[in-house]
Amino acid sequence: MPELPEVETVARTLRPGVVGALVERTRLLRASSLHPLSMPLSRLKGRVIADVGRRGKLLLIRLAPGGKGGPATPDRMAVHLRMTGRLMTHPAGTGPGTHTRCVIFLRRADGPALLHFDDVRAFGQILLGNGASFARWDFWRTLGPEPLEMGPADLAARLKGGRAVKAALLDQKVLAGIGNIYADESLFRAGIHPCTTAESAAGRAAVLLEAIQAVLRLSIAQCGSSIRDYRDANGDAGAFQNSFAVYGRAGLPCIRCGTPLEGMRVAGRATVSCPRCQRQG
DNA sequence: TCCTCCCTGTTC
DNA sequence: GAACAGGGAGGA
Repeated sequence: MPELPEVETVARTLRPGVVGALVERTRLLRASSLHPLSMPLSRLKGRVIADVGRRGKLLLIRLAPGGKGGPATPDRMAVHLRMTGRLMTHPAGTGPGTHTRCVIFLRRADGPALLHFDDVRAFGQILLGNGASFARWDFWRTLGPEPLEMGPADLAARLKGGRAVKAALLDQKVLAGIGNIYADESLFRAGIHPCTTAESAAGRAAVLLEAIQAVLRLSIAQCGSSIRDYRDANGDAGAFQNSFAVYGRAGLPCIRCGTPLEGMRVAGRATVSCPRCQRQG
């Protein structure tokens, strides 16, 4: 499930194959894979891809200046991979797979190529737009800061209320890019129980942010985690799943103290923590 | 602040 | 053939 490290890896691996490429045409195979606020995908035609970046869990494809200009002209495309989305380039002539939702036909210096957006569970979405249209997108407008670029005082100020700290970490308005895996892994590393209230975890914001950043950096260095679906733009799996301390390890011994890890449900998500190493309150 | 829904493949 | 995985929207 692509969270920040996985999307970062996709951006890095996608870049060499698409930057500088001209979009010759597009084909949308599933209408619901286009976000309701999106411009028609056909407006990509004739545009050149300038760069590939990331904001939180969103992959951002930036377009070089061009087109007619004006409010109907896109300058960026956001892709939310959600659980099972994949972006991969393929040789020209490669047919769409069962779960291909969108095909972008590219013209590169070395000839034609395809960019496929595949998504088994069809939760992922593409949003083509520009600065003005993104400003009308609530999710974009309210997206919290990048965890690798924020400071502990900012995190402390954002941890408010009596909800579980894990719920706060999953809230993209608090900080952008953390999902179920990295929430659990960060809380274990920080020694904070997931059910601790956000306001009381605010007192340990420095430790928590350090844990979040360490976990994200370690995962990025290993090209993310592959549970089952995730692959980068080259089709390669990540390796960080081999370093999980708690995620998916309910009932197994804690790597630090040997106590069986506890599985529970927090914020509607499967949650694993160590009852001994992670203190509540 | 919490729950349900969306969606489909995998696992029990 | 049901339970489960889960991010975010929307409703209770």
